[in-house]
Amino acid sequence: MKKHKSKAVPPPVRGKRGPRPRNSVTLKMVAREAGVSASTASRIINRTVNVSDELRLAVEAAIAKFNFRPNAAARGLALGKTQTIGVISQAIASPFYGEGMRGIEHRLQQSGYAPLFMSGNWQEKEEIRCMEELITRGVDGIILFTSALSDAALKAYARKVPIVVTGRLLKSKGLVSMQVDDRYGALVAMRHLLDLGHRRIAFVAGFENHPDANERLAGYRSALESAGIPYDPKLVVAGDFHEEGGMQAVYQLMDANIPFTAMFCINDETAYGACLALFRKGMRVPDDISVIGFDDLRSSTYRVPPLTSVRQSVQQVGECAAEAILQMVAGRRPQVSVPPIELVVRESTGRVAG
Amino acid sequence: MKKHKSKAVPPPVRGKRGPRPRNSVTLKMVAREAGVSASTASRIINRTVNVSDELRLAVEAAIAKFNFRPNAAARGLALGKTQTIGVISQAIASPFYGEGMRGIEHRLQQSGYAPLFMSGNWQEKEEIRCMEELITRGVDGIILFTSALSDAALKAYARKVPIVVTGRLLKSKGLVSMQVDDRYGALVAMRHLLDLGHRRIAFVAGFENHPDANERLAGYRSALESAGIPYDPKLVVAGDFHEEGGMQAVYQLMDANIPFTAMFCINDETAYGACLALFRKGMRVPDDISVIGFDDLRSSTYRVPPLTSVRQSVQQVGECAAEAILQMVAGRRPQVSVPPIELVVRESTGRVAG
DNA sequence: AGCATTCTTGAAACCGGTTGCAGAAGGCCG
DNA sequence: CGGCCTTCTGCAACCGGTTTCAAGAATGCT
Repeated sequence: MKKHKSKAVPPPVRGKRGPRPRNSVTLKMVAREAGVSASTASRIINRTVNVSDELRLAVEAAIAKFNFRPNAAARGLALGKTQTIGVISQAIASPFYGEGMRGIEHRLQQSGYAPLFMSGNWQEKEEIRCMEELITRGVDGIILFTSALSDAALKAYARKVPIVVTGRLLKSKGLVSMQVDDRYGALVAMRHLLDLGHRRIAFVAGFENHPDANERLAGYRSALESAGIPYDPKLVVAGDFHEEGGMQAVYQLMDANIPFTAMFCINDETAYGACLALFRKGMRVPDDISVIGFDDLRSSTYRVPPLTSVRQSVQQVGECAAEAILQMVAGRRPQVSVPPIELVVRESTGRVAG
Repeated sequence: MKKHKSKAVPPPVRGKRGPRPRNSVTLKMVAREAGVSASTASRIINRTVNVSDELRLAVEAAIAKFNFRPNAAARGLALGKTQTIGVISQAIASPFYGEGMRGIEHRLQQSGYAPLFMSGNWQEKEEIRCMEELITRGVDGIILFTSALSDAALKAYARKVPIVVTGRLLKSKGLVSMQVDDRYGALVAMRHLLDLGHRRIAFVAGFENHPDANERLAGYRSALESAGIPYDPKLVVAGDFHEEGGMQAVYQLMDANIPFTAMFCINDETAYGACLALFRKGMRVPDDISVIGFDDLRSSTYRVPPLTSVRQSVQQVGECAAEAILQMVAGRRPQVSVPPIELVVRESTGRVAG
């Protein structure tokens, strides 16, 4: 198996290229089958220019015959884009983020872009790893469905790739943010409880200094103020955005003998935990204590009793975020909109016990 | 800077290449900065061969200086692999699939492979679309976390890319399947209810002919048989694997005045729905009716009352699936293992009312 | 009919990496 | 001190598409 040799320009030596297992059908094969060049085939596939019907049909037949699908890596390399949107949420198994991802997936489906989901698990370091990974993979845009990164870090990344971030307000080149009106949502929740006659309303917050939590606390306070009820810091206890935090909050309040007739929980998961702890303490919801959540997760419909909640449609937030990033990668300035906030009254809230 | 010239082949015309916005730093730039060729830089990055410390340090410095990250598309094209595992589940927002994906994500994290999640929504057509998309994108392997595809279709795909599928038993080249022992799980659940003295036990099934559902039904029947209790088909009602189905099942049973003291639900979500419907009918769980689920979703811990369930650790199934696909892409034959089945007794089941 | 213009089409450059091959450099031995 | 072996390193082929450029064909116009 001897190869000849040339002086100035050695001719292409088509040696076997190592153990590279290629089996897929390539554009070139399709083109040969259809009797055209690869360029023409490419143009037909992408409708880049007009081509005679005859050739078009020949190529389409060849594509069908071989069941040809262009290699995404090659296309991505040539085009400099991957038709992929990176999506970083905090936990893939969480019902909250699940609904958001579902919204993103749904909106992206019809667009030819595919989502690439990763989870930051509320750790700044992990989130950075995700960002680097996504950028390496050449995603065309990134949605941060809530983020643990600093504003400055976000702005820096936004210079490399279009970014949409939810859960904060931040304006910068190549970056769009979407914030739901947490304060107003909290106001709506509180108004509902106040209308039912509650005066001693506990608030189960999130981690301290979490922006969402602060806004909702502000709404809590302003609602009390409007109703002429003095703010009692003893009624505000920290949580962790999860069931565990809701449970601890109830234990803490009851063990300290702080009286209350209703609880406003920072999110539905916290409310679930609160309900369970109340159950353990022998309190009935809503007869003894009313409980209201925030987010209106799908599962809240099926709690026993079904949970009253402030609805912000996480799924719709996801859809809006996807819509925005699509606008951005298309080079347009996106119209950001957020879904409306509404109160969903179910059976975990009732008139204060007379 | 004169280049040599050849006759037949016209010299490369380095024309401006249209409006292609490239901004990223390339291997070539790094190599030039470090004073080596691109090949050497590549070899250093991939540790393909030994290189003198001097050059290694120079290249590493250049990489750090430019914050260089190799372009994944180019690498994927050259290597013919993408370091990506496609994962198809049925619904990204479902707690069941969420836990599975979490397991997969967790196992893959430490391996250098990234998961690419897509959802089939229980539609064969959508699942095919996902498969095609994943293959186009050149994923190195695919995990089907349950699948609506036929065995034959699966085998066909397995010839193009390594596949791991959960929820069925199927052996073929390039394909590994993982099935949990549904029948045994059902047996465990039933034994628990029987031990508590229940004799009239309803079974809320899934869709008809769903393999999991059939296996669990078989377990249900065999448990009854061992206990010497005749099988009463009126106690078996169809569900849909969701809350809605659980609710309808309860209504159907009670409207038909079929007496029962316990319910075995095909999965936890169904059990949630059943609990709610029982609540609506004024029945208490577990005082009047005991309810047991299957899967032990995380949220079952926080139901009111906390749900007794058969645990198969969906997350661990995900981890095992990920482990298996990693073995396969590495060219090894995987050792498939599935997590053990165990009964988690909580508060939704109790002694039959005397 | 003759010339300008527009359409089609293919050859080859290019995207940014990896890698076979071979030449250069250094080490060891007789 | 020359020959043979290793070890490093660079050139250029390649992965599979897209796109520029230019040539050839077809059409339009006077």
